[in-house]
Amino acid sequence: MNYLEPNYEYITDQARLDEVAENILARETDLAVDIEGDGLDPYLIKLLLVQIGTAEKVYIFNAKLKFDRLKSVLENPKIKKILQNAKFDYGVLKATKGIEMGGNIYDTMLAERLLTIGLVRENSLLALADKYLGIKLDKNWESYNWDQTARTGKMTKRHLNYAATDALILFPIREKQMAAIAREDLTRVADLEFSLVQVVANIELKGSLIDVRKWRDNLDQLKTRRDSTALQIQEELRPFYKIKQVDLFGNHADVLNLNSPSQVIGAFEKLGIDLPSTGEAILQKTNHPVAKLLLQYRECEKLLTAFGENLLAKIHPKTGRLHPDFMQIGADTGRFACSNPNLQQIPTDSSFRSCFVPAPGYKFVVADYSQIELRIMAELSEDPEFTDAFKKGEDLHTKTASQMYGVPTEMVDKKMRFNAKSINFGLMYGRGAPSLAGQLGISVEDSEKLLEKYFNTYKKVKSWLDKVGKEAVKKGYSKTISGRKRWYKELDPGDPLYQRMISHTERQGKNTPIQGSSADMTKLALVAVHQRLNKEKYDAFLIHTVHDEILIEVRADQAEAVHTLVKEEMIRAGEKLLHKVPIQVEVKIADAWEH
DNA sequence: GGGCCGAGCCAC
DNA sequence: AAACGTGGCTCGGCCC
Repeated sequence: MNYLEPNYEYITDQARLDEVAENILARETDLAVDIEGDGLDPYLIKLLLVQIGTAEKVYIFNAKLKFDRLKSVLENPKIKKILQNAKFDYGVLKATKGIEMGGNIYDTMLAERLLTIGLVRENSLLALADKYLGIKLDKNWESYNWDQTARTGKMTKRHLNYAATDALILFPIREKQMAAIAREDLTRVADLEFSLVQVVANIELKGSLIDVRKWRDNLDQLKTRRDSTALQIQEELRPFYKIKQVDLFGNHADVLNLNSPSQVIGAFEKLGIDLPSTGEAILQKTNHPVAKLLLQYRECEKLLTAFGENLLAKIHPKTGRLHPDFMQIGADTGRFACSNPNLQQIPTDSSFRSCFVPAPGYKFVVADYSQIELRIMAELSEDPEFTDAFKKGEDLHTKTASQMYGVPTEMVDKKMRFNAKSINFGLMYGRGAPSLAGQLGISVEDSEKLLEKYFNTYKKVKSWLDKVGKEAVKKGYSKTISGRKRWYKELDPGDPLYQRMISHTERQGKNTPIQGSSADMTKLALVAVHQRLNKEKYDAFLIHTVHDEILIEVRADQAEAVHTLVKEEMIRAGEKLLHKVPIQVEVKIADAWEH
């Protein structure tokens, strides 16, 4: 097959479209699907072409035609659709043509990500064509001038060729990927990711509503606080700066840029203080009013820049909502990542989160897994003490403290519990004694003693962590409960940083099965919840997920029913992965994003 | 004036 | 600053 000179038919005639659609529908064979448009935004794009390829021939449909017949082809769950980055095509087809590509999607991009996580991030069609077929695609998108094509409707042979090739090469790429997926035992997790595509696409399409006035009120308060703090700092420092800058209007210009670490170091030098860095930890220990003020300034400034007008600017002109980009396999552990804007890093402070609201007449159902990563660590390590605590529904941190300090649970005070909690969480990151000592404000020796006592109680936690850490280095990969893999690059023993890099891989090896299995679980739940909401025809939409949390916007009168449904499905998903430790899910009906 | 990188900091 | 896993955003500062 010559993929660069593909066999295609360009269809601009309605009768021919209907005829071809009927034929494909009758054959029920696998199809490659791709689209061309003049942009990337499903709500703004002008759809130009839809390519549907059988293994031998590509049909290119002009998007001006009526797609009713194609809709039944693309929505038929018996027909497998092969796409590169299916989320995009799904979103555009739904927004422009009302077509919801049913289940049975194969995504070459996600497949490639599963096969190479940790090694490379080359998932573009250009890279895949080169890797699997040795073909150099012409991906100079701009040179095709699709904008102009959209305006004039003039489709050149070069355009059609490009469009056909993109669809046709998906077949052989999938074939080679499938062999690797079977070889690496990734079938289960691949099926999960493929069934998740339409869920993620719908989350993005629906978007999140934000109360703009409330958001701005919050910003105004922060601005006031920031400005007065900045003024205080500048006044404190003024005596130490010889040159006072005054502008034409008589305003005193700032003597230093508070956002510049190097300038801040310089300012503290004038105060007779040498800072090793201007990070939070150092400033907290620095005994000078300017240090405290600077921390306060930083807090305001961070919130104002990262979560200020910039975020509001991303509200969509057509929908009036935020439509962030959810990267389905964003993190190497399998977790989602999110951007433009990243709604996974909105401050937990209710002054921010409460600005995310359901539309009038709707409610939120907010659900999250309780202590899921610790439960996973208990399950995987099979530690009897740890597992037992969850089975009995005990407060794990209090229990840990009681055992570490050798006192009955009633005698555990806040500090003891905090220390135990720090260890419980820290271990999942491969945390060591020096780091723990830093956080708890104790000596490294005392910190070592605490860890020793901890591991004396939870012996299997320690042996499991050590085991998976070492295995990551030895085998070159980690695995989650559902079989997801994360590979590690081979390290060079001659590298002066070799030991450090080994330690890093060990820590990743400890964390990845935990974090990755948690991602598996939330993804299973997302698929199950989405399918039930659809099947049972609720007026309800998944709109967000933050690692162990799920948000649904639901018509108010259905909130109770969806509350029950979500809890059921999240627990069911959890029980598919954990068998020795119970799952606990917190679900709430609310008028804003809160727990 | 754009690209890149590190510092710093928000989330889980 | 580094002692702890996974990300993204903004800034200063440097380069071309």
